[in-house]
Amino acid sequence: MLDINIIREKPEWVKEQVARRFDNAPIDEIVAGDARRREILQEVEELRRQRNETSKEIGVAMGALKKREADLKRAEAGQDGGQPLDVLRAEVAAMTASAEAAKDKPREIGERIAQLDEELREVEETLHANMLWVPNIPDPSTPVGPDESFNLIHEPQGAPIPQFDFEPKPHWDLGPELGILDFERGVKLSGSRFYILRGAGARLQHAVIQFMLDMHVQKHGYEEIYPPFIVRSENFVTAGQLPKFYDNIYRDAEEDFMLLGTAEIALTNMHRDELMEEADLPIKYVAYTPCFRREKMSAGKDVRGIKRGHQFDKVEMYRYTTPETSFAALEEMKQEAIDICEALGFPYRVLELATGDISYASVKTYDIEVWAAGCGEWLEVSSASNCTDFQARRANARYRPAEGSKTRFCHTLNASGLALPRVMIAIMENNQQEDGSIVVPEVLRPYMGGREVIR
RNA sequence: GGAGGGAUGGCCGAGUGGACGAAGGCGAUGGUCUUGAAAACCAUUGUGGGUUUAGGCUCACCGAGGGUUCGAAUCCCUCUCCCUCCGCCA
Repeated sequence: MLDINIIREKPEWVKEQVARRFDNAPIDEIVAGDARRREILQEVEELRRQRNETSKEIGVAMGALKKREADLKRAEAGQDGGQPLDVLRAEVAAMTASAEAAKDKPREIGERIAQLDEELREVEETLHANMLWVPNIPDPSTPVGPDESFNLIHEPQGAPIPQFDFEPKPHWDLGPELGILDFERGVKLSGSRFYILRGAGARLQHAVIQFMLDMHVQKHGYEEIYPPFIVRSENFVTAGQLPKFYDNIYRDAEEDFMLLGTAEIALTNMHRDELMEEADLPIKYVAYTPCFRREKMSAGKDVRGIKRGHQFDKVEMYRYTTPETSFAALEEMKQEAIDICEALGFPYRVLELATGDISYASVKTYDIEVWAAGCGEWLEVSSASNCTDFQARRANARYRPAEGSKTRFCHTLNASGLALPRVMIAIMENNQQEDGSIVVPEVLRPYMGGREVIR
């Protein structure tokens, strides 16, 4: 969500920014809706003020009336108030009549308020719906271009591209041959694009998860979070997945539950509607979760192997920062993802995503790709984004600055650290030997009972 | 799943449909006092929207959303969450 004030004050500039993303968010409608909203608001609030005023007067009159009625009652019971009964009766009758008459005006005002409220509700609903479709403003450093072909690709780093004196196999051959990957039975359970890791394969993935969590917790200073994997749809709106990606989410048919597509959704909502102190920031979370994505994947693309499925595991880093520190945090998080690649001995490269390729909530995104020797591809293992205050505004996650009292929205960032299937592919394919066995990266051996080779 | 009880400011906790943005307490901040501190005393102490050159004015918010009413923290309905009891269950 953008700040409505920016759109109100600089609509043309916002339109340019949206155009840089090759998006077509309805800025003109928003400007018109916002103006109409304030128009109605002023009118309706003036009416409310009038009604409050007269209601208070009625309140005072009713109070006096009640007293008089009490006097009358006492007098009728013979407890004598010193006034003749008929005078009292007439007075009470007159006061009742005038109080009743006084109700006409506020009642009339109330009807007009109800009308205006209805219109206001409609205007705000439309305005809000339109606002949800406006993407974040890209950072000036983000390369401009409509799609991934405009991404800025940096030189490969890390380990050299492995060379073999035999023909390296893709993981979809290596895995089944070693008995650590079972495609047939995965399909038997859940259909195409599902697989079963077994034996050393399951152990290996577990080892990678534990290794990554340990590094992020112990070296990078994150707090580990284990969130629910199914959450209410409002969490998806906050994180920016909804309304845009409704079709890609696995949903519960009976209740308002959705399966996480990424831990980012849960982590974005942890501090929803919270007011934090500046001293609390930065908050750094790391979470391991499975991720579920109902992707309408084209037949024939990425079908082989475990590169892309409807369920995969991921370790995700997440930060809440001040606005001043979010870009430095983005660089750190990119480096933290790289640290994992380095430790696992991967050749990797960094990409700066183009405006047309970064996610909706992001102003700047780095992708990290590792080389997989068997299928001969660079595979995306991490995506690190600065979402500035976009998600925080939707989440209403604010903090109180140490200096000055005006509350501000936090900035939020996310970075995979890393996505498991592609890491598994790289380990299997890059570390394979001629006999089809796989050398376990050294840093993982302590997590696998010292095992050095899977054969 | 069934039956009850609850949700009020940073926290605790009052609140017969009319003066309630909300008593009281705690906490926090500023001040008086003090060599300093504590105590005591005094004062201040929510968020968001609209409007305004400014000071200000105004509207909304008592779990959420509807309703009744001239007027709702208070009455009615729906929902969410928490607690107690019963049932079911890895």
